Amino acid sequence: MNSQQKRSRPSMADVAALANVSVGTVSRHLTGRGYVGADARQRIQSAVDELGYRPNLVARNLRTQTTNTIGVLSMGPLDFGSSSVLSGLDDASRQAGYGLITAQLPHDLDDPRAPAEIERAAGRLLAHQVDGIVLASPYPGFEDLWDELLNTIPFVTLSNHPRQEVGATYVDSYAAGRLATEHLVDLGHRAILHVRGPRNLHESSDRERGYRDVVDAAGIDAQVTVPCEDWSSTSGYRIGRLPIEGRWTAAFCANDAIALGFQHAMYERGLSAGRDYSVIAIDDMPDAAHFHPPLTTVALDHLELGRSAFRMILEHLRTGSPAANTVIEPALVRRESAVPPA
Amino acid sequence: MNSQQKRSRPSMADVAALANVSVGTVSRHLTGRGYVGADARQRIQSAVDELGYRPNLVARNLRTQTTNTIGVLSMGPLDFGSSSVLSGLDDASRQAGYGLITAQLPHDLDDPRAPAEIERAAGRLLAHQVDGIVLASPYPGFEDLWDELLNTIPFVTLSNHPRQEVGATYVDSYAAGRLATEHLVDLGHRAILHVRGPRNLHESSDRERGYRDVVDAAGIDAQVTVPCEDWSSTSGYRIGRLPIEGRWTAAFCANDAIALGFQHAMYERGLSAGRDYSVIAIDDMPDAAHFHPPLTTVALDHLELGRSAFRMILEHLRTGSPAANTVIEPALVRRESAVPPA
DNA sequence: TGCTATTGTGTGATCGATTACACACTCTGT
DNA sequence: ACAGAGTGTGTAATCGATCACACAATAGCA
Repeated sequence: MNSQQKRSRPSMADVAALANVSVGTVSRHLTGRGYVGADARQRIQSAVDELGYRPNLVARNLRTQTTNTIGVLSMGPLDFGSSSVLSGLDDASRQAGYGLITAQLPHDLDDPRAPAEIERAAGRLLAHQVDGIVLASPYPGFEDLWDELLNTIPFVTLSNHPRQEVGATYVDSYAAGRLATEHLVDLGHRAILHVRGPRNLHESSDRERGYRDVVDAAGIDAQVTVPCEDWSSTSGYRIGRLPIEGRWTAAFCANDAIALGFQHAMYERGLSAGRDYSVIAIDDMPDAAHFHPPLTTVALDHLELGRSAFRMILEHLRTGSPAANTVIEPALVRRESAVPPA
Repeated sequence: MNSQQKRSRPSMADVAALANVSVGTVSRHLTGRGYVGADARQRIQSAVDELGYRPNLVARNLRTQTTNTIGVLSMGPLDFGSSSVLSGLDDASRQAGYGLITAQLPHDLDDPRAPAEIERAAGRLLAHQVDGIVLASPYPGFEDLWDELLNTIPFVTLSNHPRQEVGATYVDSYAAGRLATEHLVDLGHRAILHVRGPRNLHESSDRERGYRDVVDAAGIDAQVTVPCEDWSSTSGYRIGRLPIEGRWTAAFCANDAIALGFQHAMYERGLSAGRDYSVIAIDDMPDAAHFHPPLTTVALDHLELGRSAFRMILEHLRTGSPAANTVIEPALVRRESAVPPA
């Protein structure tokens, strides 16, 4: 009978008994809905303090049919971008009183089992009755999921190629590609290599498209490497080791990490960025300011991306209809790796 | 009455109605506990498929008094180490059928409101009825939390100064400090600077202790900088900009990022690592292999740390008593930043 | 003096699952 | 033919909250 004996956590019934009121009254006091007398308040509060009572959210969630929780799908292990997005989501959600339940997906882009895996992970989030889902990593093959989810619960993707006019927040990768390339052109470069990001990803192709448009407009021949395997510095290094045909004086790398690896490979060939050639990239991770040389890059505000995603979920929850897409603008950060050609 | 009308998700009652059995039978089929006839199984399964039924974990959790969920507290925004730990946790937990609910704490180490903040976050996890909690970032002042939690639910800290023989998993920072310093001594260095990590953190002081012990044994004077503000490259850069008294031929930096920033500052003074002086650090983040020069460092397996933490929680859950501490050994990774003195 | 509003409290249905229990039926083996 | 084991299924209590509803008591006001 006495739940104290079982050393389980005290329930509202225990508080009610101690304060000599009914559970209904305790609930009204705790939720702030309905009338509760001053003396009852008093007694309930001290009972709560004495027992160290904490409301059981599982029970509350069952009754209220809402969990104040949102689910996040990202690819793991987390790289700089994904973990920043997660931090932004956590920040915004915690302040709004929401919790985050996360699931990381293996990111073998080519693994045929991947779609099933993502489906399973999403299913688990749904089973947990999350109030909304954020797909934090753009993922080829998530499209099927999209339609099913869109009509079920608030859903936001960070893909920059949303299939509808709603439910996405992303940085303008095309603009970022343009920004980077334009900077090199402005510096006077006429032979610009693009070290391309992973294939199948809209982010990569948008960046490339930005590059191509600028380069075409300037009457320069486009030179694009084979796609990197992933966004890592090791991928950039591998590309740098490959024979590169044609001459070039500047390289636009798909992101900072790739640029780092690419520069490493170039050093092995005796070429120093910021002296023998120029490099520009995209991301502006914290370390980029201390690369050798400090990396000129296009900053993407991943934290804001996460916050924005949460805000959209919240708006959907409050208004009942999906929030309009939010596009985040990239910004050029001039440092020392991009200089005029020799 | 008909919950289909409300377009809410189908419940077990809907499945039972469609399959023409009672909810008890549906439950038995789904949980695999108890007898269910072959034809009933058949009908239930097709009802499940037809309705797209998913069990409501909130209801299940309330009834079973277990959520198959663990809470993770880390400091945000996530740096390389923390996000790797999180990935390790996610990996291990997802495979075991557990979910992760995360909360990131602001890491102003000196902010007096910090302990209250961590308390609130932990309280929220408790309210969510998580089955266990992992404190993924060592945090000065979490000690008070410790005692309360230890006796409440399975709790694992990643602190390398556990207060007990149980409930902690961590890398041996002292050994890492020794490993790094020994390598420099072995290379022939006799004047070694230690760029110290953030104060108040056991990890920092353990690394320093490892350094001091090795240096003392070799009859070398210890030279230690003021502590960095945090683990970032910018901190390392700031230290590097400070006037450094005394001569030294090699620097042991508290982690990779700090080393990167420190080298940046040294370049500004015309000094190149791997040529004019040596650098060694701790972490082995993926980019370190592509620093200029590739960084010699002591690898810490953060992913394994996360997995280990989850395993300990699981063991506690299964056996009913806390798992013994797990220590992870660091490993030297030789690259090009540490060379014999000129 | 009544009559309505406001305030305060208890009761019981409910959310969607799990599971103990009761009951029925089918086989065995004696 | 009957006891007992093994199957298969329905009923109802339960987990811990929220909240609609009923009902008192008090206050204000004609």
